[in-house]
Amino acid sequence: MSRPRDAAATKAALLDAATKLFGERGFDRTTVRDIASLAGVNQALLFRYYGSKDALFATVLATQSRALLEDSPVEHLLRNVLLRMMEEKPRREDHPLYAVLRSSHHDSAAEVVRRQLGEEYARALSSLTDAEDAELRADLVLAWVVGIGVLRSVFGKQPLADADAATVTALVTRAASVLLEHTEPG
Amino acid sequence: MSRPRDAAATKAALLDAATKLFGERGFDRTTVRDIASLAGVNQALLFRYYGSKDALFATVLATQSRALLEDSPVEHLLRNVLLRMMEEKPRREDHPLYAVLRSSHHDSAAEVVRRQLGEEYARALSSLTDAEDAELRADLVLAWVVGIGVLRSVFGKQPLADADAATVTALVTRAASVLLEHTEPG
DNA sequence: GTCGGATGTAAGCGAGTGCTTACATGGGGG
DNA sequence: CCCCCATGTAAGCACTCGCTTACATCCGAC
Repeated sequence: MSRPRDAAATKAALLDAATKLFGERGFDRTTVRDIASLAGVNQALLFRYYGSKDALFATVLATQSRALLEDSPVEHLLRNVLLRMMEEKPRREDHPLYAVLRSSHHDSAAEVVRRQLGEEYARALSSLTDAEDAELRADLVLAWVVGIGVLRSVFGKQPLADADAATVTALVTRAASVLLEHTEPG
Repeated sequence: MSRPRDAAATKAALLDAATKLFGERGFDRTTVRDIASLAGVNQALLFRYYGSKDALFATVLATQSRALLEDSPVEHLLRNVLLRMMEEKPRREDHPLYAVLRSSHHDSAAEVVRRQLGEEYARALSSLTDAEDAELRADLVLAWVVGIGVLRSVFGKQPLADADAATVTALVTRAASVLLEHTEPG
């Protein structure tokens, strides 16, 4: 029943491989030959099905940013994101966030998707406080999450890299609660 | 008195150009031809004076990491680093931190220098608390600084990118003080 | 069956990379 | 003065990159 000639499966295999490799290495250090090789298909098919390396990258980011937020209630967003990040082994570099971080080319659709991703997180976080500068506070909390991810994945910084997930989450949520506090409702 | 043939000046021009370009674009997206061109010298001289692109990059990082910490008293380190970071215009992408961040190749001397940089910051910060997990707390504060820099430079995230420096510094230092507190001495 | 389009493959093009090499040149020491 | 070596230059090598092209092969429609 296996169909060796299956365009949909080929497209999906390419997307999976690209997701993994872009996440691990970033855009520049991932080659189309690597992607095709990991997917087990000829690299010309990448161009048949996605047009260009840029377009494939944009597809990866769009797919991930769409799926990233939809499974966490807002109140526990910070806690859940931190736990997920800390529970993965350090320097496991295929977290969606890292794909975005590692790819610092400023043109193309990637920039847009990157910003949208930030906007989504920040909007969710900013709903947690009624302070006047709620959005700025949300940005700061988002920055903390990003920074923790960077220190763990790019730097492999100890002791953070191998720290206990619950400990880190507790420390961060406690400090962040200073920013994300609700005053008494009117 | 101008000496057109001046090896020291040529070396310095190459180092300056490399510092600027690595900081703006990261390692991979900076070519030796770009560096030599900006320095106004023949690109073969880069290899005569530094041996390789990798070695030049390591020299840039070593020079910067040595100069980065030496002008801030420990108590105001967090505040000063934040202020400096926020007072620069957003997306000014030649901050030393960004050079390090943008260059995610894992071998070579760069990795070592990167870690040393983190260690220095974290050691300074960890002296600010006598909690048992002082180093972990320092890592988290360092992560926050890094994350803020990333959101401002890589993402250009609003409102953080154009936020008031004093406001951000106040918010962050207040929240971070939860982590960097001194209990009463013995 | 067979024909045609969908799917897969092999080869390579042109541009750009880090780095090397063979050569010009100029200025200070003998 | 003149020679020698530090300094600078031009050309190109070997390689990888994204992408294209010309061609094989399979499968469903008729």
